[in-house]
Amino acid sequence: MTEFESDEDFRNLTPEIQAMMGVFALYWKLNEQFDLINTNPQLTKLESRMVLRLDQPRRMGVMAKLMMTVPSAVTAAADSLEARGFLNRTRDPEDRRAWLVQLTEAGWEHRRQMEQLAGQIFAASSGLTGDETKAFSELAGKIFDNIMRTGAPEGLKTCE
Amino acid sequence: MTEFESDEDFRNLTPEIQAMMGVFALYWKLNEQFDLINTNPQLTKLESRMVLRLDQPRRMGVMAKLMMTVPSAVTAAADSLEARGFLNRTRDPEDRRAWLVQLTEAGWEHRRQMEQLAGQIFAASSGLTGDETKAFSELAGKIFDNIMRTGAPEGLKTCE
DNA sequence: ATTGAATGTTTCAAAATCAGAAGCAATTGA
DNA sequence: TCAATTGCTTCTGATTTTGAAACATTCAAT
Repeated sequence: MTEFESDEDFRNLTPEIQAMMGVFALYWKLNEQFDLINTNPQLTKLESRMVLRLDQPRRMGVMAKLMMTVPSAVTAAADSLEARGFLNRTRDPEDRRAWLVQLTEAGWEHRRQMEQLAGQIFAASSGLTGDETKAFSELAGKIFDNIMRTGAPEGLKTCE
Repeated sequence: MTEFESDEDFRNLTPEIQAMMGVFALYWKLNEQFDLINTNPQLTKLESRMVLRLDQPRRMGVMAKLMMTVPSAVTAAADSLEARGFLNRTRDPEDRRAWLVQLTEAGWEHRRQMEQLAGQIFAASSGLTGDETKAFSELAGKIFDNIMRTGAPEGLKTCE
């Protein structure tokens, strides 16, 4: 038992708040770990997540939605990754207003490394067993889908 | 089905990355929702989390550890909450270098409201059923404990 | 008691991040 | 061909976060 009084500490909190605390903690831990492995090509958190998200070519606007951020932030991240030679932009032939962004070979190489490390990072950060990880990722997948479906500031109307 | 191609979209990703994506998405969604309900006393995200964490008096340093941030950030948050009359500081009798921070009655009242809303926010954001929420929060609790136990930039040494 | 090192917190200023408004280019529909 | 819309970018100001130095208290060793 460390300096941190872990167990009785959590008991006062409702399940939902426990879940939130866990999510907050894991969020920071994952970001921290990604920062550690990204010392070589020094990527920001957003850029790292963008690389992970580029398992296929995507439009800038779709990226913004997936990453839950503003288009201008995606522009900045893409600029930086493009300057490093990790991705390139081409006009979307279906709608030439839109940019289609995709990884270069160097980008793929980096993504493969990240993907491989991601498993280890998650395991180390979460401390879950294989089965627990599987259960957790299924629930996380549901949550992700729900958030993408319900979108931005909606969804709390039921609380008024 | 909305504009977002949710299902086949997720299948390319490993379970761990799926889990991460879910965590990232939930993190933002929760923050966003907390911002929405905190329009009245305009609290920052950190201040909101601090209120939730103050189910009992705690030292500043412990707060920093629990909230995974730097002591100076906790100082700022506590200053703001103190100015609003939500908490007060007293010297810790066990070690008079340390401040013991705790909610005032007004702080408790606000915390009760937040706690009540948190359940609704989590349900709306996650879209999980009651059972799923319970399972998720148990796993999240384990993760939180693990992160507190393993601490900051350790834990990835196994990857080198 | 007194000194020096360590610890808990605060202050302050620099740095990173983020959001939003305005602008540009391509598309759509009349 | 014109106005309205959409997708992205630029730019700027605001908010957040971070880190180094400072300050007060404690602790350990004399």
